[in-house]
Amino acid sequence: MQSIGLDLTAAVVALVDGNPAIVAVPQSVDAGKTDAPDPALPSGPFEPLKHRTLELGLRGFVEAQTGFRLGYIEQLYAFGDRGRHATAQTDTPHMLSVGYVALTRAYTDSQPAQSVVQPEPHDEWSWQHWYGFFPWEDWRDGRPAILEANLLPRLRHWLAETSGDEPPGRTMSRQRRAALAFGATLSPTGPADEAIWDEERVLERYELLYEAGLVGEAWRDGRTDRAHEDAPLGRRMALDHRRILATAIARLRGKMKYRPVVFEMMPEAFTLTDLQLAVEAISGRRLHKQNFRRLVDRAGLVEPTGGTAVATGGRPAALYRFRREVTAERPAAGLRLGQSVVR
Amino acid sequence: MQSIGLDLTAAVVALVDGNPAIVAVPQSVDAGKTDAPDPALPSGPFEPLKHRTLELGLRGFVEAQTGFRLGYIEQLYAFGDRGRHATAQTDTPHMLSVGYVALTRAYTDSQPAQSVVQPEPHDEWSWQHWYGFFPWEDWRDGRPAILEANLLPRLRHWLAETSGDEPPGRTMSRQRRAALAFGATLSPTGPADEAIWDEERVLERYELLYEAGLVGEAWRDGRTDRAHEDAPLGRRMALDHRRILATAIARLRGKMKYRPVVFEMMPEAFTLTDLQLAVEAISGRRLHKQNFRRLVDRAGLVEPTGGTAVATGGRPAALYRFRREVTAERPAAGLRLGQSVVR
DNA sequence: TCAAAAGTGTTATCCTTACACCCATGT
DNA sequence: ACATGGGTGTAAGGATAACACTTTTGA
Repeated sequence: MQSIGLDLTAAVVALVDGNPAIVAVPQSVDAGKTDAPDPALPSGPFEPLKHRTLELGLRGFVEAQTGFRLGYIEQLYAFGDRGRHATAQTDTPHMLSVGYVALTRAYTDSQPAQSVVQPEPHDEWSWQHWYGFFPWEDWRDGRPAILEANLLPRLRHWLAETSGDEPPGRTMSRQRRAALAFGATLSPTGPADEAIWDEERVLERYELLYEAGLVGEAWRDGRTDRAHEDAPLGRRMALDHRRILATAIARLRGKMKYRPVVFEMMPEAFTLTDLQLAVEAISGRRLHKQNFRRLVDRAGLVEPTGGTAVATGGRPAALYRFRREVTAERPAAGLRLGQSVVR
Repeated sequence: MQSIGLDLTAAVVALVDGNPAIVAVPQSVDAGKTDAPDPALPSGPFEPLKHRTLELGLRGFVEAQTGFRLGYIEQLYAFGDRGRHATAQTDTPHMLSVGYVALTRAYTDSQPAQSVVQPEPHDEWSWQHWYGFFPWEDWRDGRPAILEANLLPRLRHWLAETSGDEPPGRTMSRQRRAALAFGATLSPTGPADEAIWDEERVLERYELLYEAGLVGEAWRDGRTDRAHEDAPLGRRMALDHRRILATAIARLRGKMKYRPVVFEMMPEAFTLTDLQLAVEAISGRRLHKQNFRRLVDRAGLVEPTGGTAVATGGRPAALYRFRREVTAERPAAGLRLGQSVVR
């Protein structure tokens, strides 16, 4: 039996100044490259003799590398494609990585430090807004300009150029997959391919861009020619970490709708607007204020603390806290964002 | 860096005579035990030099061991708890397993063989109804008798006996977890803990029974005393395979509601009653005929073939086929089993 | 007094839920 | 004719979606 190495990797997510952000560390040294180091997620090799479980191993790495003692953790996926993980030049020994998403609270200027376990600066780490890595995923200010101006034209060009030499074993054509993922007409001829932008298809979109050679990782991994090297889409990350982050975003956006996970990132007390901004930040969409509030209170997710927030230019808002009981009460307590809620 | 072994394991699911069944093979030989061999899922060690991806490795194992050439495959989880995978006596080298669920069609007496890829009897394998491993999960004939007669009393007994010595690091008490998982009052004192049976919590239920030492794997793994050895709940499986199967059932029951996965197990043409029986078999619940039909056609999941089925004692039913287009049309095309559909 | 943000109210429409009833076939 | 399972219709209630409007603060 062959033995393999296994990396445990975590996307540690918090809200920093109203934006979702992840903990980034400098790329692990063993890569030994001369290029500027790509930001990496906290990770490390699983050692069965040292770590009792995968999760405990992961918690250990994150605490050692950043000082964070994690709370909510969820396994995402075991990634094993050789070509994607190993770089072309180094024949790395580890071929497999198990990705996790962790949710936490972050200390920011607008949030009091109380009840936030702020890690000691044990090692170098920093918050990085996740939309820096996925600019096309942030629809809070409307459809991102990058789509029409840059991403979609290049994607269309690639589809047209490579139509015909599809890799086998796929159920759908590239054309169709792309139209579905980006909610846009992508065939030069095709008319009514019109679909909607599904904010949960983060991974599908990233994988297509990787296939098309439009993200930095593609040519770094030696997958495609360097034609697009001068204009990569979004910031690059080490190894397959951007793929893990894409999976984390997709999972969070979906899970939020049927489990009350947002509250893992909220302070003890918050206003309904804070909560809405948090949900908007994660889902990347703007929501409808009135209907959002109705949704939240009908779901019984929060209860008033009695206090009010200091006003930030208008009428002071009532403070609420998460009702922990809902987890037991309802089978599916989350923020079902229907048509009425999404603007 | 330490190296580890990795097992790829698949729960290959089909409908056999109206019941969900999995492909079972004899337990892999290397266990070398004298006991009667437990049924196992097809699996094998991942070898990075031989297999290009995890999924391709898995497909290889399944085809070699059973002859099945798989279609739909989905990764479930990477299981790594040491104590659970390794048995007490053998210090097995593989500590990690990645579980998958695969859906396929089965040839049965009532289904014509056409369009069913029936594997050659390449090696020994057999269909095993999954409710043999999880008798408490089949609610099609009402609440299973085993719950009140056997399972719940023993679970209550265990909760009462061990209350106080909870393992740390849990968010919820055992009491609460059990009440939530089994939808029943479990505290001897407690009153209104009454919840509903959530058919998706298959894994939570199995894990609790494992903790309580009520399933055969628990004492085989040396986890609990052999007090309950004479009366295990459900059939035992090799290694952690029953846990993987529990995960597969849970995932299927959930996924069915927002993606049209049932059709992977249906023949080309089927009646609406066939479809309903299939959904009932997977979800383990009886459904409401009229509303189920309305649900299916409003969702646009099927279209009539024009043909009719041979009558089985009543009016002949119209035949339908799956409308593959829905995958592209709707973001969430599945059988949202609301209150009206579940009886 | 005015801008800014919080918070409340209302209405049409569609979907959910729970019924009852009719239809086509084999024996 | 009648049992058996297939198939249709409809009405009440609740959730969804899209409005407009009032209230409370700071500057």
